[in-house]
Amino acid sequence: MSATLSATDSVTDQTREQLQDQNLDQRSERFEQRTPGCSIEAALEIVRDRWTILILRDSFRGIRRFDDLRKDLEIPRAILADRLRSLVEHGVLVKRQYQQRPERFEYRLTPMGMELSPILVSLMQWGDRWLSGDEGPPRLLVHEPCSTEIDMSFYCWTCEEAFSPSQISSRPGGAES
Amino acid sequence: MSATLSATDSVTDQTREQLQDQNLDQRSERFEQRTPGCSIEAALEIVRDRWTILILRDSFRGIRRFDDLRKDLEIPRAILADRLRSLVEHGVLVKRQYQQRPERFEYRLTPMGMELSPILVSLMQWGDRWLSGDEGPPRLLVHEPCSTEIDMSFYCWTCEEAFSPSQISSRPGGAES
DNA sequence: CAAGTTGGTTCGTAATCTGAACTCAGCTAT
DNA sequence: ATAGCTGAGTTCAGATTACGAACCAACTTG
Repeated sequence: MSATLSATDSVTDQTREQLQDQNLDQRSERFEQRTPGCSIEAALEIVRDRWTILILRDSFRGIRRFDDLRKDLEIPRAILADRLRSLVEHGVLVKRQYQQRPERFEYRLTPMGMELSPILVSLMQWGDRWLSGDEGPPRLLVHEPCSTEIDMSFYCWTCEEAFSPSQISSRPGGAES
Repeated sequence: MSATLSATDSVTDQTREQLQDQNLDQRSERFEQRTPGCSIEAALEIVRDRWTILILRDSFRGIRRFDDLRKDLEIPRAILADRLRSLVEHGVLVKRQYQQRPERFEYRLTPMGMELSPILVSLMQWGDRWLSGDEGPPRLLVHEPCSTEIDMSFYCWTCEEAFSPSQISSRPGGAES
């Protein structure tokens, strides 16, 4: 209730299975052949633009219906419809009927969608740090059970220390479990 | 050398001071008045689109020159020029002359820019997990000194445990140190 | 002095976005 | 029963952006 980036219970196990299949299909249709081997590029194909990200932000906030999204974001209807379609096709959201007779639908995050949260959180924290005025960040995120503030800096479990982005390096990865 | 998301030494202390001022100016000019109180929206004003993010990815990889960026991304010149201008204006990159007579410039990440890395890393890890084929992620990121793989899941220092996005909640924040 | 490199700008066209109006199904109050 | 409302879209014309190709400028190299 008090949550802005809230719990948003996800999706049933039935739909979860459907999603797995769906994802596999799309991988072969849209990616496998033309992904240039960069996961950032692949992710950007789905997280397309500003509107898409704002829709996802609202989804995390618990806004689920077409008209609520439209009002909150002041997004043109056509674009909202298009982005929702795209997110559903990619398996990030599911379209669910929440009442029949007037048929009405809502859009919910799938597990795949829920896992986009680190992207939103790091966008928010960067904005907090570098763009918020002198009164500090507009909202802060906490671990619900204990109210500890979340920070997304890098931590190494081997060295047991936080480290800066300059200590990141990369290696090819191809075969794994 | 082996690094893709590499060390990329940032910027001198002189320029660092200039940047601080620069940022303050822009905050008052462009944001303070019209930021709708959401740091995600504010961040998206700078991290505008696909191209911007790909330019940043390449910057982390150590690609610094106009033509190298253009060749690597296959981005139209006009757009590259525009995005670089915008990133410099916002203080994410600095334009530095690396030789005079032919005047030549390079674009480097500022500290503000370096701190965008969690966004890129979480985009990459989401792509790795949900979009990479059966041979697994194309590349993986490690903590350079010890080669431990990086993962960006949430961890609570009070509860001493990792937790899922569903346990995130938010509180208003306004006055702080 | 011709060609090449780097870092752009300037076009005309193509694709996208946008806001306003329209649809359609069912509900609600008179 | 009919006028009006709600939710979830679609359609369409005009404004913005994106794109690719050509051009420019300042030097360097052959």
